[in-house]
Order: sequence, then structure tokens, then C-alpha cells
Amino acid sequence: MSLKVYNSLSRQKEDFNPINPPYVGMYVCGPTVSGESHLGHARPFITFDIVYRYLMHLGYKVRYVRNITDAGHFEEEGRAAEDKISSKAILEKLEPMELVQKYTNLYHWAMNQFNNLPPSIEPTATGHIVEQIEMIKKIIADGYAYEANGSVYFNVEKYNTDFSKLGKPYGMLSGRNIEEQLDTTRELENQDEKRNRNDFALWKSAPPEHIMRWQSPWGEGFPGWHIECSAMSNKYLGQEFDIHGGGMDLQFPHHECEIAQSTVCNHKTPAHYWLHNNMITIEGRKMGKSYNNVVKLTELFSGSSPVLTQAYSPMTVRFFILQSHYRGTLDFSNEALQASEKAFKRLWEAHEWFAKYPITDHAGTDAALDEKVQQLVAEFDEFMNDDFSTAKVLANIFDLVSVINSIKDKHIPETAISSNTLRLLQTQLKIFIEDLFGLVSERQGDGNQLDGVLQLLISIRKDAKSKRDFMTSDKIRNELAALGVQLKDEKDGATSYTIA
RNA sequence: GGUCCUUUGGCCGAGUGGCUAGGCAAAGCUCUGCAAAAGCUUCUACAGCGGUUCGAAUCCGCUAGGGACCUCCA
Repeated sequence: MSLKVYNSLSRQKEDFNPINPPYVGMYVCGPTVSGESHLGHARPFITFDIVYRYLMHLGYKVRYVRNITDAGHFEEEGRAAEDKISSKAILEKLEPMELVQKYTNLYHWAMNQFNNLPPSIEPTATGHIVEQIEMIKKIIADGYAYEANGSVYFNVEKYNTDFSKLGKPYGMLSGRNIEEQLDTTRELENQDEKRNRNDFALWKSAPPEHIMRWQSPWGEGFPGWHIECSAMSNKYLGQEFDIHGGGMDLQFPHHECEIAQSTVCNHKTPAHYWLHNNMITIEGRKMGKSYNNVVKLTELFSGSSPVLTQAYSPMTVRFFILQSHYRGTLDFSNEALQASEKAFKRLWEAHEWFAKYPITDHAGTDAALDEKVQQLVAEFDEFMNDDFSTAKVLANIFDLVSVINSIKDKHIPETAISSNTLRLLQTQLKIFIEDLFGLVSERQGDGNQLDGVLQLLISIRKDAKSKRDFMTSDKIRNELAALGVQLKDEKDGATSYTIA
């Protein structure tokens, strides 16, 4: 059974066959670090983290390249105006790299909170100005770009005419017909420099107040919005590579432009498989700056956004995202997040208990149950191979959580299921929950000292209970609960605790 | 205006022709000093209308609602 992925280019699920197995090259569009990451940004990075982890699980050697866009317009609220006053001392002026550093750090912090694996290479746009200029030169030399007032534009019409003959029209990824577009595109600034409305900038001449600028054959300026991904994917993954990922909103024009640029330079469509995650919505609308409905990740984790009734942990969010398919929209609401929070807790507690469960050799007494467990486990791979259906895997895992809890509470004897099946379950749950889904324990603060104190309180409470002194035992339990420590009397007489 | 997508139970969300999705919430029971947790049971939906079919949430058409992209955007 092999992996199938939905390819936006062909609009269907295809067998995944890398160009040069066991190697796989994957490029994912990273963030623009001119502001703080929000919940919407979490989706692609968690989605492609799962893709990355699963490809490695299948034995591929993956080079995962995810860029950081740190070139362009960089302004911080309240500081933008100051910057234009040239007489300011250097430390008072807006230094773009300071912003880049600040938001890059925050972004890395958030990725870490989500337990996303770092990519193999994380190139920056500003670190690849030379490569971008070289690529632009090549596009001009081939006749597909022209200069105007120190800016360079890609000639979309010429590209479309020439490459349509080769079956690669502009718009092939997003399913757009460029001829139809001409009358529907809105009026933009600097249209006069362009020969055609569909043309896009490869290099922009920098006006005097623009603080990020580089020397180029066309004068001082900065690269266009699409060229960096072409230049960096080409450099680190080659002219042709396996997977290109990103959010659906990047399909047009960003990815379309990437295809055009790379195709001119290399005469090849850069990526074989284009994977796009769908958007996170809030009350049915896409989360985005223009809608004024963003929930920043720092607000999400601290609960400080006005739309949040409480804080949600990184694992709750990760679990929430995994419960849906990456190609569908996912609607955010407090109710939905709270459901995920509880569900994740239940899943994790069962997994944590079962992972340490000592299994002794025995045959199973309940063949039907044994078979059901095996079936549920076997389907993990099947579902993941079907375009990364994490939601279905989780549904199966919850069926298994019931089985595990039944064993824990002795509603089902351990011997019902054969030790071989139990061991398989143990192994596979660890692989899928921890290694592939990247879920981790959220328990914090259970250092040795704290644990010792709690064990002491539990022991005092147990003595009180045995003397039927429920006043004392309830006082301990209730006051600990008020402090966020919840005690739980287990079936075997022991008491466990969880810290909120 | 153009292109495309979508509409699943109180909420979130899988699912593309016949078989229980799953989670959360709610109700009952079991367990229990009480509580929490857990287990079992119940709630069995597919926007509306029409068509295709032995059979449709799933395919087709129409109607209505919602959304995305066309502009920086994950």
C-alpha cells in the first residue's frame, strides 16, 4: 500500500513517486516576519510537519526547506513615520533587521511550542539576493522580462503564449484562464510601468524612503514577492523537486508566478506535487489581517484575545488541527477548542498509562476483540497513506482508548487480548501519537520536590480516608483542586494527580 | 463582475453509491463515603426541490445560504 497525495496541479490524488528515491525534496512557503504569527499560520506548519514526519516514517530521506521572508516593506506600528526623518540618530531609527529578528524569534518560539520539527534548511530572502538577481538576469536574457524605471517585470502574456504551446499556460495550477482575467483584475499602483496588468514584479526600484535596498544591475531596489521562493527552491532542491507546499491562498498568484519563473529558467515545472492546506476560519470567515479577526499565537496561549474565553495550549491547537483534514477549512470557536482540549487530555492519559503497562506473555481469550484491535491499528497506515487522513487515525485511536481504559478499569481482563497484539498496540500508539503526530505531554512542574509534597498529602489523605475522616480528606482534595491540582482515586486504591 | 469551492446531528468534524466515523455537550446506568475519572447505553444527521439508480449524505440539475481567490496574505 503506497502513499497517495492530492496534487493541486492535477486536481486529483496521485501515487507519490519521488524523482530520486529514497530522497525527497520538499519546499514550503514560510512566514513573512514583519509581524506576529497568528492561529492561521499554525495550520500549514503543523500540516507540513506531519507530512515531513510521515515521509521520514516511510523511510524517505527528506530535505525540508522552509523559507523566511525577511525582505520587503518593514514597518512597525507607530515607528514607520519616524524612520523617514533622516536626522534621527541611528539607534532611534527603525532598523528592519531588528524587526526581522524579533519576529523570527517569536516564530521559532511558536514552532517549538507546537513541537514542529525544524526544517532541514531555513533560508532567508535577504541571504539570497545574489541568487535572485541571477535568476532575474536569466529571465530577461530569455526575453520574458523587461525593465521599466529601474524595476523589472515578468511578461506574463509572452510567457503564456509561448508555454501554452507546451501545455504549460500561465494559470495551470490555479485553473485560471489569463485571457479572461484581463478585464477583471483591479486597478493597482504603478500600472503604467507594466505593459500588461498580469505582469508581476521581479525587482522593484526602491523609493528614497524605502529602508531595505540592494544594488542590482537595474539600480538600487529590492526583490519582487515571488522570486525568492523560486531562487531558493532551485538552489537547495534543484530544478525539479518533489513537493511544494503552502496555504491555499498562495496558489494564485504566488505559486503560479513561481512556476512561470522557474519554467523560464529551467524549462521544467519545478515541483511535481503541489500540496495546499486550507484556511482556518473564525465564524466562517478566513482569519486574516484584512478581516480584523486574527488571534495571535501569544494571545492564544495566554488567553488574552477578546474572542477567547480561556487560554488554549499548543497541544490543544495541534490536536484541533489534526482532527480535521488539511484540505478542508477548519472553523475556530471556543466550543471547538474546548472539545479538543478535553479530548486530547483523555487520549493522552490513556496513552501515558498504557505505554508503561507491563505486558506478560499470554494468548488472547477474546478473538473478536483481538482482531478488532489489530484491524484498528492496521488502518493507521492505510489512512495516512490516503492523503494524510489524520482525523481518521484519531477516530481509530479513540476506539482504542476505550479498550485501554476498559483494561485499566478491569472491565476487560488483560488476557482478553493476546500479548502480541497488546505489544503491537503499544508500539504503534507511540509511533503515531508521539513520533508522527508530534503530540507531547503537557504536564509541567512535576519536579521531584513537588511530587514528594503531593505524595505526602496523598498519603495523609489516605490515612484520613481509612479512618473515615472525610472532613480532612475532602479538605486536602478540594484545596488542592483550588490550586489546580486534581486528585483522582483509581480503582486499585492508589491516587493519582494532574496539574492543570 | 469572473473563476472555484462549500452546506453533515446542540457544537466541531470524518466520510464520495449499499456497511457504527470520532470528539465535545446532554440524559440514564455501573463503579464510588462523596467527587473526579472511567465503562456501558441513549441521542443515528447529511440545506431544499427534482432526477439517475435495485439502492444516494455520496452522482446530475435547479433553488437558497455561506466562503475562497481575482490585492499583501498560511
